[in-house]
Amino acid sequence: MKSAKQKYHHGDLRAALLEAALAVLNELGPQGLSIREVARRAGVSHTAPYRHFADKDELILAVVEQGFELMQHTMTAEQDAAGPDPLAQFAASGFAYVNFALSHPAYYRVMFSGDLLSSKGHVAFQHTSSRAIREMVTDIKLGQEQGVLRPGDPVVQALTIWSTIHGFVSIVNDNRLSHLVGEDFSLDDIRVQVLVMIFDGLGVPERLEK
Amino acid sequence: MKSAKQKYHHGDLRAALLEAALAVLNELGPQGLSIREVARRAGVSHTAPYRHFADKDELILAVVEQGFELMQHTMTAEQDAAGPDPLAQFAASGFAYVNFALSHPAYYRVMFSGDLLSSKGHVAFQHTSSRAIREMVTDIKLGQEQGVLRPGDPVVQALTIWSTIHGFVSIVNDNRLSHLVGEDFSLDDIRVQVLVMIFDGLGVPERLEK
DNA sequence: TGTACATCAGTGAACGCGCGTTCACTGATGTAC
DNA sequence: TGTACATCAGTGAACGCGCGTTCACTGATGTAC
Repeated sequence: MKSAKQKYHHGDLRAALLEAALAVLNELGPQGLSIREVARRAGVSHTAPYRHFADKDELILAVVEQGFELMQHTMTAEQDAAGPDPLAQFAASGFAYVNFALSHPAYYRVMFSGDLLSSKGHVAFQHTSSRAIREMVTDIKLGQEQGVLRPGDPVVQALTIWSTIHGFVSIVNDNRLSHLVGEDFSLDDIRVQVLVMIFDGLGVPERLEK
Repeated sequence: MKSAKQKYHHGDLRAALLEAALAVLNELGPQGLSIREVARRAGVSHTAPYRHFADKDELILAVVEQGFELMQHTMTAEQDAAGPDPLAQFAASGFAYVNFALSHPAYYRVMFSGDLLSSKGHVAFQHTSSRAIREMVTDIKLGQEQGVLRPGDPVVQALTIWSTIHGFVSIVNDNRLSHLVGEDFSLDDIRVQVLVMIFDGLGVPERLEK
């Protein structure tokens, strides 16, 4: 943890604060994300963060930005590891999206809902997340151009796919799944089946087994 | 407003508080929902609500309960008004769901995410929302039994449909739609198209025009 | 290499804020006679 | 119908809390000579 990266007093407090923020989100949820709590976790005084972030909005925006970077990084990695088949790449990327969201529920929520931010911060938030989301939707459009999806308005198709995936992870993260399937379910099974359903519904050949 | 319902000092403060809570949610969002703010809107002192709710959790739970009642009421009404065709009823109910969510974004969010509640309150929340959600999913299962949906695991189908609808309204309510379709879109058009997409994907005959 | 100095990351006291909740109260209403 | 009383919905002062943010500071580090 306290590796060779230490350069000054603390070392790299900015990175440490973002790491602490992630821990806070995982343990306390979005409501628990405060400058004072993050500073506490990082082991510094509650005013230290102001050396690195002008205000709370800036801290949250940095968290969001880092979240999208991490998410896109893992999606790209999985996509590259999936081999040359465009459909397999598409599926791998989708799985990575779902896995990320299910692994970091509060992180995902802050990234996509932009709660917590003041109205001033919301402007910057729209900018940051807009770019990231459009990049992800590019994947879907790519799949459409390659002819793996049934014909139809590509925007509507992309929106439908994204809606289903986003809705699915939101339902799971809000503990709503048990209302539908009882307690003794396998999240892995359900996840695969829902993704297969999406692909089927869009007219993709039933090649997705994995 | 201040109709014949007035019975005592205020009349029906409990109902007035729930009404005020709805207004707060619409104007300030979930973060702005506090006992003090609700009391302010209702024109009473900030301790008056404690005559009707033991604590903040109870107030929120009452809001959630009222929200589900209102939602189910409108869904049932639209369903009944749709005539005898089961598919038309199914579609009408789905449209009502979407319309409710888009009309009351913060209301919908509190109902389905259960933010704001303490961990103690979450237990009661799961119970309240679980019943309501299962009733709504019954509609989907009904559609399946009537053979309007393609064969397949009904739970997975229900989950896919609900995921898509829930994801769609969440994306719209979080102002994420403009990232995909630009600013000059018709929400009505998009909404219809996405719902049609769901029905198409599930193998329902293309009878849905409305 | 050693010393003097400048820089600036992090400190800790202090501020005002809105919050949830308590508690003794008061005064409008319902009820018994 | 009129009066005395009990009830209890709503009041307002008070509490402790964690928060975001400011400000003068301090002391570890980097640098110039």
